[in-house]
Amino acid sequence: MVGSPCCDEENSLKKGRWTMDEDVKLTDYIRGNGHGSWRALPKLAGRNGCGKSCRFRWTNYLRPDIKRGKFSKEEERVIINLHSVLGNKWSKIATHLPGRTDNEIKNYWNTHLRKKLLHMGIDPNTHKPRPRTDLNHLLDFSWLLRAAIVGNSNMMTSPWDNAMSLQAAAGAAQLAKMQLLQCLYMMPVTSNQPPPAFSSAAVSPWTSSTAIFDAWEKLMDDETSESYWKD
DNA sequence: AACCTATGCAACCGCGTTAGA
DNA sequence: GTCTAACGCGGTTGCATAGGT
Repeated sequence: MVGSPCCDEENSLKKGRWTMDEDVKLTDYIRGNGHGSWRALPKLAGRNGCGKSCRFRWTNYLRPDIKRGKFSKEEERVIINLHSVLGNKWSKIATHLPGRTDNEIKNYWNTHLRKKLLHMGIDPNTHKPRPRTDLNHLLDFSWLLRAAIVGNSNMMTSPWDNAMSLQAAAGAAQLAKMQLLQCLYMMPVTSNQPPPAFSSAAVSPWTSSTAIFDAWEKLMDDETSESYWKD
């Protein structure tokens, strides 16, 4: 199948960010006339650009029912849950989140949620615990070990040593919690019991990346959590 | 203050699907 | 049934900006 030729034949194709003026023109036109044919729309709406671009701008930013702003915890949970069931079907996922567009969800997933799951030790593609092949946890442990040694020794004389041992204790507790969560998470996954069937409407209880996400959110629901993600 | 790097988000591109001639 | 134009989706790119050096 040949890809859409769209309006590439036009050398004067307008690309790049939309200006306020162009947004107003496009919005006014669609409100007054409907979009009709997207291909014909650019000239009619006053932007000498691609119909695809107009459609994209309208469906993702100008539509009146678009909800802008930060995703709520509940929305995050829904996205993770649906992603574990549907995969990268962003438009399908978007139908469960009124006011959110597939593009917005996709971007949010790639920039925030993926990282969160990786930090939790969950593979964002399979939603299963991933084997830790990276060395970060070893670095974590070596740092904690060193700090713990300092903390337990009688040589802890400086305020720095004291602060470090306190941080180490907090870090060790956090790591222990993570490991506990991962163990709990892995138990049903690694058992011989087959996962129960589930309908697409009712999200599976076996999509437990959301369960661990919930537990994680509870644990990390303090001011340190925000900085933790930004390493 | 200037430069570099990382991050987030808006936008584009290519391909599959659909509808209609 | 076939062909083609148009639409819609998902992956990717590129720009703006914040933060770090």
